[in-house]
Amino acid sequence: MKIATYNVNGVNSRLPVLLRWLAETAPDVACLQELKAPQEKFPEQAIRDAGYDVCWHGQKSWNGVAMLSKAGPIKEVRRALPGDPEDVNSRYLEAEVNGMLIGCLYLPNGNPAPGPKFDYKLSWFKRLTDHAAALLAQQVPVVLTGDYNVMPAELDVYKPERWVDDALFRPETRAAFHQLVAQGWTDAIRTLYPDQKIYTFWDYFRNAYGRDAGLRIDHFLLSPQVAPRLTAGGVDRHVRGWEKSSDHAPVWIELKK
DNA sequence: ATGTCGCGTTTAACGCGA
Repeated sequence: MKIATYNVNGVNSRLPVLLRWLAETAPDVACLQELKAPQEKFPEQAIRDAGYDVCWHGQKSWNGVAMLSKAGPIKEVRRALPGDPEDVNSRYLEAEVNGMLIGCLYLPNGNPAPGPKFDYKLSWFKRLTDHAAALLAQQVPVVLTGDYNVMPAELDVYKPERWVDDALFRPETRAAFHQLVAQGWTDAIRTLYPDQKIYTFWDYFRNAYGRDAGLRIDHFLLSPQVAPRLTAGGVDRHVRGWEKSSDHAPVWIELKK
């Protein structure tokens, strides 16, 4: 079973690229972030015509997450993280697919830091960590994937010294990620490639992709009931080079039965 | 400080978020 995550940065602008990538790589499940589309403007029919069941939580202008599956129907479990009913941002979608619990998340960027946006990032992180602990306690197969907006280590940044004050790399942010993983999750891509430079995002600015000035911020966390099934994973980095590409590339893992 | 996208509306010699 192949599961992918892709921050599309605008699902309607990205539709030709998204459909081309789905046809080329055929993930069983695809988690999308940054739809940037209201609920009623999601391209449902085009996704279904491509052979996928789909569930999405849109929002005007910003955020928005979706889950696509051709491995069986999607049974939605929740469309928000618990812990703050006031938080109306569409950043989390959780569903059961083919006997597995999958969380699709878009963690806040948090810049500029410090400031209220960074506080929101850390409080969202805390809610994610609390919810993740509850999921682990269920002792079932869980995959938490999406755009975490965190580079967990220096190896995940093309020039770490330039990023130490950024919300994606500040000590508080890295500590929050490590605290989450330390609950018992497996960072799938880093586990497969312990020493390699692997990026999932290249800024639109300054020819970042051409210079390979990238960041690793899209991640898969696997519960202990899934981790032993991990056989492969990678980044479809060539997709970042396509015309009208997102600033992220799709990332994927393969799980054996 | 800068650059480039996508979205929204003020339809731009724009504003915001990323």
